[in-house]
Amino acid sequence: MKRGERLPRDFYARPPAEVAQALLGMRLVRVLAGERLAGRIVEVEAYNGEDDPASHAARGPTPRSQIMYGPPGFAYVYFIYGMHHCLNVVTQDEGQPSAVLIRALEPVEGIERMRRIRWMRLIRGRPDRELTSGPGRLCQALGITRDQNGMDLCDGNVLFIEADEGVPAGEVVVTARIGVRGNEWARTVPWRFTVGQSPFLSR
DNA sequence: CTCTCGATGCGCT
DNA sequence: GCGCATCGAGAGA
Repeated sequence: MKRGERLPRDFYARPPAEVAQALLGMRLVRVLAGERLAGRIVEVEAYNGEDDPASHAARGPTPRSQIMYGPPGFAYVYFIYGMHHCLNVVTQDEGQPSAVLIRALEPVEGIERMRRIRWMRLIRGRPDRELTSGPGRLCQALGITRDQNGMDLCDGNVLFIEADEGVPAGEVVVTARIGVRGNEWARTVPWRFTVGQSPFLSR
């Protein structure tokens, strides 16, 4: 897998924690009105199957979680708190509902456009580190909404992930997931992976 | 910097 | 009707 090549479906056909860690350092690309908006993935979380109380698949298949039950390499975008979107990539084989939530990016391409999308209605003067440092923020910066739900990341020219320099294992920091409300296990399982030194992490 | 709180729409019981 | 894989404003230190 060379730099700039699109990640193949095989990449996603693994357990979500494994895919999550492997996604660090890869480049998420969104083509909006012909322009590439892209960032280096620096924070992700794994959500694994019906046994994970924090997963949207925890109570079996529903219209919303259906996409998680499908084949790997597809986008799962959901709407939350009445105003934000979150982007996931579906992992593992069909029938095994799991996904990786993209939580933060380091902006790389189309930064000026991201600033305009994020802050056209807000008071100016916010630092670039707030551009894509959070699941809702990055979706807004890249113009990702439910319109992108179900898109095939392995075949299409709107939303995809390219191979890039990975992250050395020594730079990866593993913690509990952020913002999950479930039981003790769900709140403490170490399924959040970050590039430790990055100033572009959430919270 | 830290903490608290309200916004706001929808998926699901 | 309840609760949510969040964000930004505002207050205080």
